[in-house]
Amino acid sequence: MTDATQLKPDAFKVACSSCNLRELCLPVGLARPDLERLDALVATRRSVARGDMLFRAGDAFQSLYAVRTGFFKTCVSSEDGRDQVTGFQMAGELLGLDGISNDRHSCDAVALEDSQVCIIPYGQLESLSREFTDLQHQFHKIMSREIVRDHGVMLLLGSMRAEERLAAFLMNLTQRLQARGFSASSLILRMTREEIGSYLGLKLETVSRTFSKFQDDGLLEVKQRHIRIIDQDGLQQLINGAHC
Amino acid sequence: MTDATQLKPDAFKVACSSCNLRELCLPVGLARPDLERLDALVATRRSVARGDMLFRAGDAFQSLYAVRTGFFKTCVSSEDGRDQVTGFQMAGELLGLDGISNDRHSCDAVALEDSQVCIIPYGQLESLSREFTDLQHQFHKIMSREIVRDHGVMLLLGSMRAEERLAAFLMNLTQRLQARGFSASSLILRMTREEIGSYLGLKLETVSRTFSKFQDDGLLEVKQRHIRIIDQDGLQQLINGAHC
DNA sequence: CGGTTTATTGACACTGTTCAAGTCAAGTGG
DNA sequence: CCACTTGACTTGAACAGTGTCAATAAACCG
Repeated sequence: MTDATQLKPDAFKVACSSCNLRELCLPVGLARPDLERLDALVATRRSVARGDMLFRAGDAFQSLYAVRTGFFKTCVSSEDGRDQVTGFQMAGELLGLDGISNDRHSCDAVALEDSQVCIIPYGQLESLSREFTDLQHQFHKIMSREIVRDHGVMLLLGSMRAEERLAAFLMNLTQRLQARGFSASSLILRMTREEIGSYLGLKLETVSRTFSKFQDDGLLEVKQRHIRIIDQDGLQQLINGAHC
Repeated sequence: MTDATQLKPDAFKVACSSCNLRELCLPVGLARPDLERLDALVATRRSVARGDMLFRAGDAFQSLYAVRTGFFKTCVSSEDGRDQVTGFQMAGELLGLDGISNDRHSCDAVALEDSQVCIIPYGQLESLSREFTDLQHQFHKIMSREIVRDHGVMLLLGSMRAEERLAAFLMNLTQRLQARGFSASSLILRMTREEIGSYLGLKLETVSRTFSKFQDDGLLEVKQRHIRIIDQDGLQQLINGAHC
């Protein structure tokens, strides 16, 4: 099993302190001196081509990764080959937190388009967060936020119907895209129907049918992976108990 | 909204260093000096009567809690009143990690039997983990483990059928009970069929029926909340793709 | 005890899955 | 440039698994 961390790290350096994602990423809220120390830590980027894996379940854990550009999915699989997409990650979001528990990654991270990540060596992050309270606290918040997010997905998987799931998924995506300066009403899906279905606990046919239904109901315009949201309130109502 | 943390903390002190749960709880793997500093941090216990809440969504976050005796559930709920049990916690397990992200708890923690928890003031835990590498690392592992656990639940909710879910649930419970010195084959459920159902994304009737089916198939003996596992391998096979 | 909660079971409805066929978009190679 | 291939998507019809509703039984608690 190859250690993905070592593969072709890009030579050039990057600085958190001048990164346009710093308000969405690990450095949120850090003051100047902390930020400059972080620059030293997050020294290299790595490119991951569409379809390639950043890491896979079983790989030794050494680093966290911050998505700089592109789009990822993470998936876990059980022994009998079932697998489940556990999340989609976009710019500014962290990958690899699962690896801390066992010193091995427990899921695969796959690039859904050509992407770049910043490599955050975990040991160094621990050291630095012993020095800087704010960094420590921020890191803990990010882990906690991931737990809270996961609980939200459990709620979705455990108690929502297909339409509600897809509506919640779309609202979540657009909200995150909007925070990154993209349109609130128009988006291009980076993942297939099957990947959406896996994330939402549905079959790809059900995802496809539900997209079609949303289109018929005048909520969306769907052209393959191009989605235009026509009735945002309508979608929101779907999530909030407008059952039937 | 009351701050649950302040309610009736028990007067007597406890010491992690002499706690019989220390190999399952936050102190795992800590050396003597660290352990003694932890004693100072985890100064008080609190009793929570069956049915009472340790904290609820929206409460200010100040402390983590380690279950000392008893049994808890955590649940999140959406605006429209749907709710989802996100986990069951037994002795040695930590509660409250969700609160770090926002300085507010995002779920309710309810005692399913009369319980005691150790109060771990979060600010002090952060301070101490800046001093002690091992404590810091252990804490990160616990958070990461929670993330990995949540991913496992997503897999269950997203891709397993009722029987598989219940089998997986029972195997997980017995494994954790066994690690605490209880029988591997006989257990008493602390939660209702409805709570199990909420956790597993099933209705209580389906849980009940599935228990009955397991009994008919000779896998279990079920008498209300008393479960005796007759065919552990059979249950395991159910989880690992013995579909149909 | 007696009322309340919890659990079991049956009949039936419904949501989502399965299987299969067909469409669409984007290559690929002759 | 067109025929062909391939992967992703859509749609229909039959079906299976759960959910819903309701009636009953058993256990629990004050």
